[in-house]
Amino acid sequence: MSVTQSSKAKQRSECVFSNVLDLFGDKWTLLVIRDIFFFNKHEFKEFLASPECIATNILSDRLKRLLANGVIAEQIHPENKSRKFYYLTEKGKALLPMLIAMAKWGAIYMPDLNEMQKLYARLREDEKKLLSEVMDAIEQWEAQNIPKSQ
Amino acid sequence: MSVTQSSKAKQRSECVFSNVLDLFGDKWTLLVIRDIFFFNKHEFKEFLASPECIATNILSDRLKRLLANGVIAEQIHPENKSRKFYYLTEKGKALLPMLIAMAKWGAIYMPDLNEMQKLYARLREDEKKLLSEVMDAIEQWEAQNIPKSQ
DNA sequence: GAAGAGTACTTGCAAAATGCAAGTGGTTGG
DNA sequence: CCAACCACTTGCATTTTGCAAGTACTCTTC
Repeated sequence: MSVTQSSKAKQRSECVFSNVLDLFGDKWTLLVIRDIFFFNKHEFKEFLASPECIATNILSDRLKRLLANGVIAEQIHPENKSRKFYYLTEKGKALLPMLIAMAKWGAIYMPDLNEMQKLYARLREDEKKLLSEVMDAIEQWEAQNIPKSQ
Repeated sequence: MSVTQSSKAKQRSECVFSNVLDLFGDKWTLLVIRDIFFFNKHEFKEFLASPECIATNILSDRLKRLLANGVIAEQIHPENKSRKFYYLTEKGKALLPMLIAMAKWGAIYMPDLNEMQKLYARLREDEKKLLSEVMDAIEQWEAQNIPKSQ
């Protein structure tokens, strides 16, 4: 039990923003969510391979928190018991608009557009289409990997 | 010079999300932004009075970072040189959709709806109207308090 | 014009979170 | 059975936070 802050340990106030930040207000949590949404990553080692180089203990902690809060779910890899899949629950999938809003702001106001040009272009071109394409990709992965997607 | 992370000190990667999180990925920064948008707060002591009880050193640091990154601007209080106004720049005002997305998610998935019911109601009722009302309030404050709003 | 209150901070120190390197225990392929 | 892989855990140094106290400046009141 090393989850930095358990499910609803201490909330700083009853404000939505403060509560959302209690869950996602750090430099790593949303990067994991990004990896699932936009890079179709689902395993521990895949998250580790992201360019930000998250440490294994931090990743482990964040996955636990997200699991404990029902944002993601896990499943043993069907082909290998020592591997796991992590995937978004409905609660987690509902975060996409937030990520899109972040990306839109960043695309305009952050100086460095080198990476992710494709995302920006798709964002500018047709946001709703991007949104549905990302969700389609997620659901397609689920159909192939999660036995009974409830 | 105690700003935790200067303007573009070290970026973890060239990903938008990672860059946005380098700026806003903590438990306090967006609460200051929330206070300006939704509670019409503009002074140090007003931010301190929020229910989350931010410490003075943290607040001071966050204001510096936001200033350094052009998200907010400051101005000496016209009636008292020892007071300051902090207000959103265009860059800062553009954060509203992100906050709205956070609030929408929280309104649905966070268990504690006690506070901020009004915001949720307005969000459900007519999001665009809420958005423009918040922006109107901000601009009205500026018209009254910022001499030449450029 | 000195005293007191208010404002926006800074400082110092303890506690917590993070970053890094190394290790652990189970699983699988050969 | 052994080496490689995988998802972690552990230990420890560094960084960030939280808290209490202090400081410098301004304005108000006598």
